[in-house]
Amino acid sequence: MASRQPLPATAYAILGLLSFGRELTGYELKQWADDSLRFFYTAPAMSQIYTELERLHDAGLVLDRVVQDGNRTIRSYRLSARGAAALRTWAAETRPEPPVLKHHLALRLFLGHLVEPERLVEQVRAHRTWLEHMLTELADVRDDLAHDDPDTWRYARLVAAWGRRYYESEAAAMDELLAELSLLPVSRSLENLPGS
Amino acid sequence: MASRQPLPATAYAILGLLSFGRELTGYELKQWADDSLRFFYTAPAMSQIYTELERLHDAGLVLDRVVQDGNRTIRSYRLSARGAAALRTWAAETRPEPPVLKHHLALRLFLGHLVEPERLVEQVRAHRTWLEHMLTELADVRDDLAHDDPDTWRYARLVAAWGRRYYESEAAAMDELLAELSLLPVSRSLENLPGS
DNA sequence: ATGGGCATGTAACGAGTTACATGATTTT
DNA sequence: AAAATCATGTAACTCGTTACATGCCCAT
Repeated sequence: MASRQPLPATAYAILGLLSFGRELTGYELKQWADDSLRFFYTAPAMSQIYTELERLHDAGLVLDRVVQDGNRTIRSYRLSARGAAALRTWAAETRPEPPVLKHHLALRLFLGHLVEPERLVEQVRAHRTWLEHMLTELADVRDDLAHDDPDTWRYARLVAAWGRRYYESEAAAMDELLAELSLLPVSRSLENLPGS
Repeated sequence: MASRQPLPATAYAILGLLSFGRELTGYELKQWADDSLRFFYTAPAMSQIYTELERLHDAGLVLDRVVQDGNRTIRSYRLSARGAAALRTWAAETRPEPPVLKHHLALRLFLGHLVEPERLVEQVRAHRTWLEHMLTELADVRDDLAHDDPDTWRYARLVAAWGRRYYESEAAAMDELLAELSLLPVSRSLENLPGS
């Protein structure tokens, strides 16, 4: 029990996963986060999930059930009534913050004058490959969602569709970038830095 | 002097800004970060810029110059030869990490069953408005870049072009999302949560 | 019997934030 | 005279990570 203070976004993400109605262990939550949140939100580390679950439990927003499975202890969590209320209030009444983007490749591009153009091209291509990888994994998710209850996973499917567009657009942007980079005249700015 | 250990990405971002050759104060770096990094990388807080500058100075990667301007002290920083070398090594030899995305709106969409559809639509629309705002600000940046030395800002212009596509694609995705949301049958899942 | 997956947790740490505190200079 | 901008910095804190530590269960 206690503290109505605003929780970290990750706490709401975990409550959100629990709002699908299943009773889950920390381990299972981590797996699910890796299969869903990962694509549009960072999947929290295992240890943070446990930390967050404890906090949520202390606040009375989740209920736990301790199962003595032979010799080891397994704790499963489910949403409490208060947790569901807090979650709904959060979802309805707080406005989503703007997305947080740390685009390391864009930073490299911004600082393109630091490397030979071929290096940059390599890095853009590597990023492109990564995007393709994400797209195939997303496709797997979409396949799974197609098999399951259409009502429950309605919004998950919308996010998956959004994600597909998102990553595809990024991949197309990388292709355009590669075209633009190939047109760039040889830079002389490498020599303008201190120490050369 | 000291420590060849890997610096946080933000330190390299600051070194990167200094690699454009100007001598800058912490305050000026913050302003510039807000006008550039902001669009593809989080602009660090003022206090962190000072922290990072001190770290970089201790490591001998930047040189400072203390100007006694009347009564107050102003510290300007410029890249040292070692800093330039460290920066170039980083840019050429370490591969950029995948982008970090925390898309709060996507999380809300994923948890769409928690709110009335109209709420969701409002939030998507608000996000769309924010994207438009970012686009107009980016357009201002592009105008500025068009006036300045084309050689120096070559890569900055590429990033700005990338950013424009990025935010435009997001805006288009929001429009598609709104269309899809309007087709969605009324959900009954609001009633399936604990406590209702 | 060994390796991988299931399962839980702690400790140390680091990046980055907000809030606080101060004061000069410039513009209105 | 007041407000905005320039300018620097500290303190407290929190989110979140990696590394560590443990041990069960199941398949090969």
